[in-house]
Amino acid sequence: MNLDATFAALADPTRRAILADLAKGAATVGELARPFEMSLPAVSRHLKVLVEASLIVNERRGKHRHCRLDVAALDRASDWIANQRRFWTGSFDRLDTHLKRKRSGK
Amino acid sequence: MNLDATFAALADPTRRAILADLAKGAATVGELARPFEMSLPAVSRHLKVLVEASLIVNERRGKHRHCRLDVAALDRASDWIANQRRFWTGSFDRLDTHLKRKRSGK
DNA sequence: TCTTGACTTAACCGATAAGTTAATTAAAAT
DNA sequence: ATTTTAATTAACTTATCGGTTAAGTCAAGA
Repeated sequence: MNLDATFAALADPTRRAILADLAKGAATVGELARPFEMSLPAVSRHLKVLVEASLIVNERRGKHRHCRLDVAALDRASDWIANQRRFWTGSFDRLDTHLKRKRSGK
Repeated sequence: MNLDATFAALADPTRRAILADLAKGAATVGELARPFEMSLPAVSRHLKVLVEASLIVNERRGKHRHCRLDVAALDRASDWIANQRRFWTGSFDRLDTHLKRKRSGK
């Protein structure tokens, strides 16, 4: 829902790895947890963070729980960056004129 | 340098606002701090986080310190997202076939 | 040289994060 | 009905985060 949660979720390498695995086709919590050298509860909580950031959805299918990616949140993060990116280059010029103005004492 | 620090830096709304202000032309620490309802040391530390994430550089110019944006780190973050994005849509199909295979008992 | 201005660093505090093991839930299989 | 499997929730520990105020640095100006 909000960028804070999305970027915070992406800040953890385990969670980014989980997203990458999920994109490659892993599906259940157990499958996602296997590659990692940490307890299942730990992975489960990482998944919860990803769910709360709306980066994935997690639904029960019988005994297992299947996760799938949700692009919307990632797109919002991407949009913020792209939008910033548009202005960043221009800001150098502005910094430059800002400094010139200061130096000329105006 | 690394994505962890970059995404973590972007996860805080104050820091994203600082970056936006910086893109609009603000330059010194004092100028950047003014809009915020928090102490100067607090802003100073946010700036330090941004510096350590290589999102900005902060250099002394006489009595003041001038900040400027550095696009490289933002680009790396953007690249990671773009790269993920490419695979995410395809993963739905894989989830689908994964489920089909499970259902058919193979 | 002494002071002022612009920050940064230090010391501290409460809240949040990320991991652990143990207990619990819930569906499947026996 | 009981057990097994799959995963979450609880309880706890340790570390990091984000803010505060107070003290320190360091260049510029009087």
